[in-house]
Order: sequence, then C-alpha cells, then structure tokens
Amino acid sequence: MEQLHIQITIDPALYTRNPETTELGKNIVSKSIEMIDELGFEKFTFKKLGVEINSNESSIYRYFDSKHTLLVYLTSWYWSWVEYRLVFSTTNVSNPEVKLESALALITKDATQDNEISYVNEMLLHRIIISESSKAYHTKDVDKENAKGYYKTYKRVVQRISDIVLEINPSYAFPHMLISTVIEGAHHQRYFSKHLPALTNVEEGQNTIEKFYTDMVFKAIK
Amino acid sequence: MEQLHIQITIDPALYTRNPETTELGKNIVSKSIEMIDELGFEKFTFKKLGVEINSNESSIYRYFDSKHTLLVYLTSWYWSWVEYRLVFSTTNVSNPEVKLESALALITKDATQDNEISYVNEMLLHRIIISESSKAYHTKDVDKENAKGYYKTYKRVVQRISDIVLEINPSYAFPHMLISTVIEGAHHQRYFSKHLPALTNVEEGQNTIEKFYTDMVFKAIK
DNA sequence: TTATTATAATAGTAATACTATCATATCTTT
DNA sequence: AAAGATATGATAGTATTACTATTATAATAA
Repeated sequence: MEQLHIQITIDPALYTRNPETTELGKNIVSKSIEMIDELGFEKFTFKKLGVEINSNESSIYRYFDSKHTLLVYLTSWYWSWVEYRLVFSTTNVSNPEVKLESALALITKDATQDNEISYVNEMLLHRIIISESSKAYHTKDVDKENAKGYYKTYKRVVQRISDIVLEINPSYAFPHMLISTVIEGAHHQRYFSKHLPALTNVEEGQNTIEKFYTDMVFKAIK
Repeated sequence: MEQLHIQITIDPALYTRNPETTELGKNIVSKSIEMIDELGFEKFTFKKLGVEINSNESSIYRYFDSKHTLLVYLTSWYWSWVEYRLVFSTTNVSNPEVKLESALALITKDATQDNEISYVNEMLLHRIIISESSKAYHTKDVDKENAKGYYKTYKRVVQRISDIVLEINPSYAFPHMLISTVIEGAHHQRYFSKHLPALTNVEEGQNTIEKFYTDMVFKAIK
C-alpha cells in the first residue's frame, strides 16, 4: 500500500476535543490502543493512561468524556480505515465477483503490519476490535448512541459490501445479514482460535478463516 | 414440551454454594436474570440484587464469588438447557438432514415462553445471552477460565451439532466454524434487528433469522 | 503586553466489587 | 430438650473506579 495521506475523519460526536489536532491527543489515542490491548478494556483506566503518557487524568477527560466513548472512537477509526482500504481496492474493478473477493479478504484476513504511517498501530487496533469492540454496542444506551451516529462507519462498511453482493445477485434477500455475519464471525473465529479452539477449525498459516467465509458467501448468494 | 424434570447440572467450579439447593440460591438466580435483563450487566450489582430479594450482599457472595462467575453460571445454564432440548429433539430421528434442521431451528429461533417449570425464566435468559453473554468470555482471564471448564457446555452444544453436519457430509472441513458462526450470528442478528437494523434484513414475524441460517448452512456443506 | 487557551495538579464524590467480623436464627444430632 | 453446627443477616471497612470541580501554571495568539 502506498504512502497516501489517509484521511480518516471521525464524527465530532465522539470526542470533546479532536485528538488528531494535538500531540497530547495523539498520545492518548496511541497509548490507549496499546494499553487496552495489554490490559483489556475493563482494567484499562484513564488514570493509568495518564501515568503512561506523563499527563493527567483530567487532561484526558478534555478529549474524551468517558472510557466508553474512547472505545467507540477507536472502533469508528478502525471502520473508517477499513472503508478507506475497501474503496481503494475496489474502485476501477469492474468484475463484481473480484470486488467481493477482495472485500471479503479485507474483513477476514489477519492484519499484517502495513502502513505504520500514523500514530495508530493498526495491528493492535485490529486485535482490540476482535476482543473488545462488541462491548462498544452491547450497552443499555445503544439506541441513544446509535441515534447520535456512533456506529455510522461500521454501518457504511456493511452497506458498501452489501451493494457488491447485490451487483452479483440483485435478488438476494439478505445481503446485510450475510455481511455482518461474516464480519462478526471472522472476529469470533480469530478469537476462538486463540482462546477457545474447540469452537473453530482454524489451522495456523492456512488462511482458514478467509477461505471458509469466502466459500460460504459465494455459495450463499448463488 | 412435556413436564419432564429437567436435569440441568452445572459445574461446581461455577459456584461456591450450589444455588439450586436452597430458596435463597434460587432467588438469587431467578432475580439476577430479571435484573440483568432490565439494567444490563454493567449496572447490575449484588447490592441491588440483595435489596430486591430482601437479602444481603454478603449472603449472595456465599453462592457466587463474583458478578462475573454468576454471568458464566447463567450462560452455562442456558447451554445445558439448549443441549437438553437438542438431545430431546434429535434422538430417534434417523435422517441427519432432519436432525440438522431441528438443531438449527433450536439455535436460531426466537424464544417462546415454554416450560416455565423452574425458577429460571428462559425467555429472559435468552435475551441476556443475546446481549450480554459475549462478555462472559471476552475477558483477560479466558484461558484460565477455559482451563477450569467454564465454557464446557457451550462447546458441547457446538460439538453435537457439528457431528450432525459430519453425518451429512463427512468431508466437510469446517463444521465447528460453521456452527459457532450460526450461533453467534443468530444472537447478533437478533440484537441488530432491535438496535442496529441497518446491519440486518430481519423482517418481523417472518422467521428471517432461521431461514437465512438454514439456507446458508445447507448450501455451505454441499 | 495582555488575553486566551491548554495542560497539570490536587482534591473530592458516589459507587463498585469486594472482604471481614459478629450476631442471630434455624436446623441437626444426640 | 440441650448442644453444636450451619446459614443468613447486618454492619463496617477497603481499594479502586469513573468521574467533576477548582486552581495554578505554562504556552500561544492578538
């Protein structure tokens, strides 16, 4: 992937001060990714983060008004990044089957250390998405937060891939179900393969997850 | 379903005193299901539960040593209950396709108010499983807890249905992936249909989830 | 130079997820 | 019926969390 300047724009509803605009803000995002990956979301706190970046709890609160919105911010960042790469790899491809294949690769493949351009370590972020992102919407406030647009970027990715499915088979009735099943499924399978292997059939280094879901999708939409 | 005495046995690792054996224990389980459904897992506390059942926080701790193990206990109860019904509805059925169909119905269908025999409200429990159960294994302690057998009943259900898949197609390579994808997927789709409808294509009263996954599975294993 | 803004430091609050202790009620065994 | 054991209840206490509020200071812009 080339050294393009990735323009990842996050909805201002997700922060009180835009972390992209300052050093402190970028440190918060950057270090929080490392710490959530290491400690897990429950044991991660703004106080601990403050210590790590030599700043103060109260300063972090000026960027994000809760631990929870920070998590939503990170997932939103992730989906924007996926969307960017999705558009990049599917524009100018005319064959919809080929488009779908690369879209599926994008959402099912293991993350490889790519464009380490920014302050965001995308590999760690991907791991957080796998283990923690479901906590972003499994809240009693989902409906309120959804109304505020918290999950827009995720929905947009699902929409885009669903559209490709419909290009292939315009009469397929469940494109959104199918794609969200693949996305969530791929995360689960990757998590299971590491922690609950009895629930999966993943074989190391075999791209099992990608193969399984690609096969499943193309059979389903026939 | 008949008024059989359901024997749901939960691994003693999941409690310090068996809640089935006392009135207080049954009240804890019963009321915690109602309260987790109502408040969500995060806002549910043993103190609040104590008030509701006219007992004391400290007494609840004599049955479960944390909020988290109570959640694992409840999910384990749920999977035992599913397993019971799975065995009940598939034994003496010789055709593996028919068996698989009822197994899939069991894991994808909306819960209906059935055997309200026990102190467990299975409909509410099903709702908790949909919204909260992933928190039971998305912990930094998964591996330790898995080693202690916390997720046994879930794994057993996946194993049983995978075996049916293999009866139909012995060379199918991904039975566990397929079944855990369906189980987790069905939960997600039901949650999405209520809270994030852009991610699904569920239509009310149409059994969309059951139809979608049944179709998907049979096509996949062909 | 002054005014503005960002950050840091400190303190404080209500709630959480427990642990510990002790009293009392109830049930079992002799 | 008395003695012992066990279950429950009541109260207190602890470290931590997820914040809010206030004030001081440093950096930047007008």
